[in-house]
Amino acid sequence: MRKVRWHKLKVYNTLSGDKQTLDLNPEVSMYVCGPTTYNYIHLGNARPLVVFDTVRRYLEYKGFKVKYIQNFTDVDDKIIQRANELGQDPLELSNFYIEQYFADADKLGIIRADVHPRVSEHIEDIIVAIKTLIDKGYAYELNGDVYYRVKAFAEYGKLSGRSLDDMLAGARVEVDMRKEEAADFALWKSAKPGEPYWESPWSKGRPGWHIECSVMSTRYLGDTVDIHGGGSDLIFPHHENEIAQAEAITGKPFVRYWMHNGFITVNKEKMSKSLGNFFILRDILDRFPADVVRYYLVATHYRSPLDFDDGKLEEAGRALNRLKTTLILAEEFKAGGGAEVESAGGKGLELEEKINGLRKNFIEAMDDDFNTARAIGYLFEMSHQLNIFIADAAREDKQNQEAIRRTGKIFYELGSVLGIFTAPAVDSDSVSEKLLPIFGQLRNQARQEKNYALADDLRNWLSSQGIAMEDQQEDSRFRYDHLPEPNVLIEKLLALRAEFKKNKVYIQADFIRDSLQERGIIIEDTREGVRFKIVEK
RNA sequence: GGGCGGGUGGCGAAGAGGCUAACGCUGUGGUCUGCAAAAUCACCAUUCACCGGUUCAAAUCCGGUCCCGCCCUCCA
Repeated sequence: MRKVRWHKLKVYNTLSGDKQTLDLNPEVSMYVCGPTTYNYIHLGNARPLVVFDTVRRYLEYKGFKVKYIQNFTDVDDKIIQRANELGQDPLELSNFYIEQYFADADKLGIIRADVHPRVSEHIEDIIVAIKTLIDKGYAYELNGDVYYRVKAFAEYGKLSGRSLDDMLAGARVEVDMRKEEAADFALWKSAKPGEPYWESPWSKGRPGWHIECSVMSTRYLGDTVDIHGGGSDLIFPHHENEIAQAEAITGKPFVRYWMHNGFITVNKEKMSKSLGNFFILRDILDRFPADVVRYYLVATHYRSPLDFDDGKLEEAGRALNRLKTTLILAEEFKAGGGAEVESAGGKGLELEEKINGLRKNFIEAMDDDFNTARAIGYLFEMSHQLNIFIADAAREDKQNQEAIRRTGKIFYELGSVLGIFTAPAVDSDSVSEKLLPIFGQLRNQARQEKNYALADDLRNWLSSQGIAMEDQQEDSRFRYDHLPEPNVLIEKLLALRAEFKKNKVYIQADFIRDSLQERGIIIEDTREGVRFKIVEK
């Protein structure tokens, strides 16, 4: 296989404790620890999803082919406990939350992994791995349980940077005295009555937590994986144990680059299930657009802590809006004119040069340990340059349009690498969306007639519905995250029509009626009042 | 106690020996607008927790002090 060296791409490797130049083949393997599925995921769980999705997108942008694996822990004490409380089957419960997980992850624009392996589907592989560990002297059985013999693995502690002695000395856990060493951890646990189990040479039981990732990672990605990611709280013991297991079995390095993201905090305290200070992602997504949440997560470097509160998301929304406005402005600038010119000229060339320079900066930032925070800074500078050009340049000029087409594309692509331009557009076929131009035309008529009371009323009312109306030369631009139900808009239009009729402004009244009719909304004047129905078109 | 990371303007956040300390939010004033919004222009840290030191040069390196978070237990 061709060996490509990317001298520039650096990553902070937890294992070495410093930034290293990534030395990767054209095909990169990534394994990211996924959730234990006994609940909806919270915002803290969402950070690694977005972080490593962004790493993946960037590697792909650079031309690597990424094989991406993310597991689900669907066999676990917590799941069993929760299932018992609810009187449900543990695997069914887990299955439900896996589906919910995908719904959330999709909203955030997380690209699906090539494989999402589950523990329950790899019990056989796990049993084989445990057998091997016992055979090699790295594990021992104890009344149906199997433990990993930490002392047998000389390099134990190399990831988390601690020595076995320290751990034994400072152990705060209740120690099972049967174990050879306090630090030995379970590979196989025998089932208590009522617990789900699988047959094994040692007992009816289930795997310990750590073995699954060692097994599934090597199963899908080979003995050595390029990048293994997860939250920093997994460094010890989870990832430390993964190394001990996998390397004891294969005799090869398990992972080349370990990446760990920092935590989301609330009032500077780690957001965690045990502290109870967590926010369910779904609840947040009900209140804020998904692209805003993603922007918020990616606007800070992945290893830094990130504090959460609503104000931070509101700020993220305003900031992202600035970027998205440029997208809109560029689209409007190009509108009408086809790109029939080969090159941009004059000022357009200058713009291209600036944008290309900023693109280079963006790439340098991302090459330096995926510094999305700095990269976003360059995105804002691009946005600024584009806005200036759009404000000054003649939009009939084909060369100018070509310049915007090219530079706008770069801007859009880079934003997409971060995943912040990927929010699904509001359904453009929706009835509500089709109704908006009627408001636009009414407002413009009013403005032309200098009927500012009406013009302002229209804008204010829409604003109260969460729709911003921004005037341009001839028409108005609408901006919104959600649209109200069609009925709400229709009622408003009918109220306006009634007002027009009262004032005997029949042209306007009829304009509303006709416009609605064109969109498949029939209105009927009856003695009791106005009725309307929406007919499918 | 051991290990890791951090303290930068009103807020958030980059920068890790040498350009005016990015960028965003907020705020102020101007342009544009019927008024707005959006856009745009200008302004907003002589200073980077504190004290010493190295250096021609330090927010960035070294030593010390004070704070804060995280891991060492299930956790992303």
